[in-house]
Amino acid sequence: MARTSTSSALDSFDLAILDIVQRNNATPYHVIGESVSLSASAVQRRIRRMEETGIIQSNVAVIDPARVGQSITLFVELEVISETAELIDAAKREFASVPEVQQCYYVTGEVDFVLVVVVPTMKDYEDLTRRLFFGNNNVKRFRTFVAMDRVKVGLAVSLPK
Amino acid sequence: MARTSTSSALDSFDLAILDIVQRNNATPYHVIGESVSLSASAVQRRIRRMEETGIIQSNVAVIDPARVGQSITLFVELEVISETAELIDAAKREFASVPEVQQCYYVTGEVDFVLVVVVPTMKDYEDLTRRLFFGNNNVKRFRTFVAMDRVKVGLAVSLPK
DNA sequence: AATGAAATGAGAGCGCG
DNA sequence: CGCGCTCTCATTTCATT
Repeated sequence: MARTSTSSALDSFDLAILDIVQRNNATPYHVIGESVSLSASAVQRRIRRMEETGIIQSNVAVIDPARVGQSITLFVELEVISETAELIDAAKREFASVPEVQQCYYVTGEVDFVLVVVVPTMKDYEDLTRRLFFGNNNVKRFRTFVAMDRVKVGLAVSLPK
Repeated sequence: MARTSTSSALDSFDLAILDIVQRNNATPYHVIGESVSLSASAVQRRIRRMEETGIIQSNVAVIDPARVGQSITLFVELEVISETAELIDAAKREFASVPEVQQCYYVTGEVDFVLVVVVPTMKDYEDLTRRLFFGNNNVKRFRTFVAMDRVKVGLAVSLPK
């Protein structure tokens, strides 16, 4: 696919649009248009462009995990033994491929990875640790925190005005 | 509006639908219908019901923070001094109210809170720590990890079959 | 009671000025 | 970028199991 040569810089209209759709992407274009003082077509074009260029990564429904029996959220910090590029990439791919792993970040500091995991029961988490951590001989150590309260959960970003 | 007395239990159709919309909620109903062997009308009704009952919490666009100038993602673990209910609730409310705090979990274990923070620059983070942590005399200690790679980011839940 | 099929209406998608 | 058209898709209605 051809990548445009434009720097895909966002103007204040784009930011205003993002601010709306990151909270509710079912908002009709003409309503967004009123809000940002633009026509519905313009809004549509901008959104499409931002989807194509990857600024908007996806459009998803947010599900309440507790209501589908997936009530346990866990935080895992883990250290690896060897940090060669190949092993790190392998770890990234492995973690990313596991559905229970909702989020995975590669970080600097005392640990190497931070994961957010959601499972139905502790037994499932136990099984997961066995497969993912004990079964991986590049994992030095990991530490788990159990979420008692998901105080704030979202991917919304605070946008510059 | 009359609330049904049903416990709003999800059947396998609902779960199959959720599995699709939590990845892409722009999928046309008739396409979902083909996938789960249901008509578009049935799909539409089920989704509406799940939205009304809160199983689907929201419909959002996922934005790449790096592309909107919020290029730094950070993890913060923090311990509080006093864990009285009032102080914990106050902390929850404070963290949740900050736009830069994307996620906040109250957890068991060696720390009390885990935060995911997204900011434009380290200077902004510095300011945030000053306001939020140093300015809060119930914060005992906090530890920060800087994300070098957002390997996987999502809120999708692994659904039971 | 919930479903599928067909009719209606709103909104997205494009080409035009 | 805004205006208008066309057409897809969401929504409602209704007969059916």
